[in-house]
Amino acid sequence: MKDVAQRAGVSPMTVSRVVNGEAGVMPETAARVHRAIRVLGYQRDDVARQLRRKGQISQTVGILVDNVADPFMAALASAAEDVARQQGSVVLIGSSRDDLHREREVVSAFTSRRVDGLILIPVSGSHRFLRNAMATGTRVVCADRPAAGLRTDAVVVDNHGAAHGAIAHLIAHGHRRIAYLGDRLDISTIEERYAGYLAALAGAGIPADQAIVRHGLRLGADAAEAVTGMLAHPDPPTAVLASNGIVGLGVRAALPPGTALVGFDDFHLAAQLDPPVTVIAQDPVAMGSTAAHLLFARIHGDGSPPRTVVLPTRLIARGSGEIPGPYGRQPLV
Amino acid sequence: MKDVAQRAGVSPMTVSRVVNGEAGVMPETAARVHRAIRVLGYQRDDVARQLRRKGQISQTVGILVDNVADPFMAALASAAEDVARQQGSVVLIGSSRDDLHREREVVSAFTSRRVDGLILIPVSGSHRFLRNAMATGTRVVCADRPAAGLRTDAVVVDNHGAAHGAIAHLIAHGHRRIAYLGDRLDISTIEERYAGYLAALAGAGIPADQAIVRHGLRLGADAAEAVTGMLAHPDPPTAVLASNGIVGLGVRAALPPGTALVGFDDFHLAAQLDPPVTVIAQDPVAMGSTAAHLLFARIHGDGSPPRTVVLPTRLIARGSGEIPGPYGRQPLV
DNA sequence: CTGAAAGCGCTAACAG
DNA sequence: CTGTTAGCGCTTTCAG
Repeated sequence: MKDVAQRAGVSPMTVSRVVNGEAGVMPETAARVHRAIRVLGYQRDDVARQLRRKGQISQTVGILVDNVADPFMAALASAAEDVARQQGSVVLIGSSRDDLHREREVVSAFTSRRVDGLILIPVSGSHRFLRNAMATGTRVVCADRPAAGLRTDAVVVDNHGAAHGAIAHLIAHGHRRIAYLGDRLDISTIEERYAGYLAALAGAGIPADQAIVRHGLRLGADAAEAVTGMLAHPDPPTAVLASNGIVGLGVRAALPPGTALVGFDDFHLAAQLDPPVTVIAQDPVAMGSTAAHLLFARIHGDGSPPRTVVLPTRLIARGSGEIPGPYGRQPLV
Repeated sequence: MKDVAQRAGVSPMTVSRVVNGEAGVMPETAARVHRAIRVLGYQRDDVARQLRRKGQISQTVGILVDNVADPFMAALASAAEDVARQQGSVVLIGSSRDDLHREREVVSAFTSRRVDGLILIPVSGSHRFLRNAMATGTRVVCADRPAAGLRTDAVVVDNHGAAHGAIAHLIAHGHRRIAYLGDRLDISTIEERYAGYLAALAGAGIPADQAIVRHGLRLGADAAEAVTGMLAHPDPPTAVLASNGIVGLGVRAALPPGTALVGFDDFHLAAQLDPPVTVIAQDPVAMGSTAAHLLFARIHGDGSPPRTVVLPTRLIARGSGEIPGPYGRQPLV
């Protein structure tokens, strides 16, 4: 910058003004500065800039997902990145891999770089450690699920209601023996979905049977094995609810035709399988962009109490969830 | 930091040493400092640190993909992020959306934040503008395709050979009338694939016919429409090569059974469709981690001439590419 | 409209 | 083993 100033015959302060497009520099002076910048290939150093401009925003936000490679998270992150770009900010990204310790490390690496805010898909466990960062001005918005032990904005869906609706849908199509196959119950979204499953059964007067309930499924293969085991039961399920995408795919691969299936999370080609798969779809793009908009509102000074935005889900009936059960069509509960 | 020093009864320099885990501080002094850090909730300011430590690495790298939401790119970025984390670096991510202007903006936002290096999926067009950044120490590694006008490390696949192999495969299964459906020809990987297609036909003495060649397909629907048009031709193709994943999916949706299909890029559920889809698979995880390893080698001082790493592709025969053609089984060309 | 002085929080280099 | 001094590149503040 000093070099540019010298070459343009002005002070560094004038260069600064030109670089940042501030008003009140004579057009001719500005032109001289621009020329010097071009010749010398000067680029503003945002690290030094940030240091001096204390309290101002750094135009950097962090996104912490559990796994960037997961299509849902990738879509969410991409939507958030779009908003950030519109706002002139860049995005630091990290994967927690469902590990609180790792999440904490990444958050710390982000905050020490003075991010203005964080979009967080929180893993399970207490997030008290974020209090410090929030107290010192880092804004936090949670997506997909709220962070335990922390009051923040959050963008979620009604998991309980969505699961309840899916079970009601299966009951209406004549099923009463409905299995639940699920991921780890300590993930709050999964817990809510399971609770919705139980509530819907209870509401219809159908007893829950642990023989056709499985938790902790992480891999498609595990889910396939679990459902195969259930089908060997003397009183096998005629329909299955899968708690999320991975489990749904695993179940589908092992499911004989004639058994109904509704799964959480839509996926590419769901409509092209045989039978086409009925799913409860979320909108990751809406989730990411909503979270980002909330975050930037906070960064720009919104000091209202934390909000929770509940995004809608859609039951997309494609066939697998409409396979008739043994009790015939029922009125919707 | 001054506050911590005061509270621990030491100088800021000692705090710095403790914070950075440098040797040569009395354990007892260090303990006092640690206590003060905990009480005050102090966290190192990496912005100030970076400013002072000029010439040292910032432990920040940038990844620029065309679209984070694309599963191939998401897998690549995720693998690169893993490597970065092992190296103690954080990752800035951005999407170019195939727009050179936007790519340039994002690169500039990254370099002004002093990234140590960049993993780049370059869009088409000249990348001379990166010369400056490279001259001032920013390392650049390209993935998927090289950057025009720039000598950098690159991690690619043999697109020409892979397309050639796919066509040879179709010819060996009795096809001679083979259509090509492709994305924009100005994308270098796509151009290479098309060249491989032409070369394989020429090698087998089959004339290329522009009536069954289409370029510039960006959407699945466009690809579907294009292939439908070709099938209405008086001499319709008996087999199709799709230049990439999107095109392949579009083609598949519109293709009558009996027409063979080989597509670039593997996808989830390819094996579960009917017929299962034969693809030329790349390994995005290997590409991302190889690119990251090359990048960090450069960051750590590797000054050898730029290298291009060619990763293997695999033709995964699942059925759609083995549908027999009218000429019966042929020896492989 | 432009410039001079000071300092953001940290660490390199050098003393003790 | 610990401290002092200086300065990274920029911008805030105040003066012309």
